[in-house]
Amino acid sequence: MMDEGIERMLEAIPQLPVEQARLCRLMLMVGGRMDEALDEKLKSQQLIDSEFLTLLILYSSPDGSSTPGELCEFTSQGSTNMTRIGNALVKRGLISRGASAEDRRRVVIRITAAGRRFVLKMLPPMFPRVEAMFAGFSATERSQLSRLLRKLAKNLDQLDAENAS
Amino acid sequence: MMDEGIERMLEAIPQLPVEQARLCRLMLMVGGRMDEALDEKLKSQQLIDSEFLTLLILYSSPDGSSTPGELCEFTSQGSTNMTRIGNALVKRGLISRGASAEDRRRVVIRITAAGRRFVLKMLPPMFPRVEAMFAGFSATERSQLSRLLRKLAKNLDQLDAENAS
DNA sequence: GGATCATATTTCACTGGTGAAATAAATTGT
DNA sequence: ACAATTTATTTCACCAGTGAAATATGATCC
Repeated sequence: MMDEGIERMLEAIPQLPVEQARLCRLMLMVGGRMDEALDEKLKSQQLIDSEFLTLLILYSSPDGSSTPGELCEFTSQGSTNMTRIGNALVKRGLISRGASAEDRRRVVIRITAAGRRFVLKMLPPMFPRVEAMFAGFSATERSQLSRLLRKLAKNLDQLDAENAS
Repeated sequence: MMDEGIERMLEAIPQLPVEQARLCRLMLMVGGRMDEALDEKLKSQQLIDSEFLTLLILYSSPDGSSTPGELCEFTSQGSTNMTRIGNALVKRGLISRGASAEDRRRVVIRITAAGRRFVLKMLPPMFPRVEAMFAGFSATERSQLSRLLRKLAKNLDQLDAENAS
């Protein structure tokens, strides 16, 4: 629908690697829209994605607990924000926070029973949408897409690594 | 690297359409990282993505001009934000703003020569990165990815349309 | 010519997130 | 036992973007 724009760019800038540029745009577009869709779903439950992600990580952690520091790593959030997320989730009774017994500098964050119930209630309504997204995709296509995305992710990792060094 | 988390979710919630959920996560992850990478590049030029996008649209418009209203549509930004973007780009001399001759309610925004030079200076440094992203992709793989992403985009369109109606 | 509609801007309060710096409290190293 | 380090929180100022409401101005309809 707005593919035309990029075509005109190509005329103006012949060095541009066309197909790759188009793929970038596609990835950014599709990724952005999925992100929006997720945000919207979460908004209806008064949650934001970083909070939900934190909750999911706790849910899927073996013992349902973690520490702010760990959660910062997993969610790639800053510690300032993690504290805020903790506050929000505690206020809603979805997690509990307390001092660790072994190392009392640490705060141990644990998902509550209500938190688990909440996750189990949240997820199923998301599935139909997820399935509709990939409607018409054969198993082969799904695994192709998965493979290509992983390949792309790997290249991005490499680029980041080079950048860092 | 953090695929384990989702595996544990699957044990807890057997109805979950595994492959699709994984694809979602992949898309969100890869899309997010590309977005970050773009933001970073732009940040080094003191630009934000909505400003850059606006500039690109102007660049690739046949006569290099548009109106705030149109740009709102194309960039899916609100009018408030579009005004702000205009202010920023005018201040940097990349666009000009003036009243339209035909309809004087309209403001006509036009990319300046400096704006065009800026775009032409900005884009080339992005190409190597773009090419590195798709390193190791054969032409077949690129067109496969493109096809699958378009298919996905189409499904998303349909979902949005159903939602709206 | 006056009501209505369209376009753009301004103001304002808000959201989600960032990043630095200061502080508090506990652990570790020696 | 004291310094250095680790962990978490608080405070603060900021950024990009949202959305509503009010305003200004010009166009259109009849």
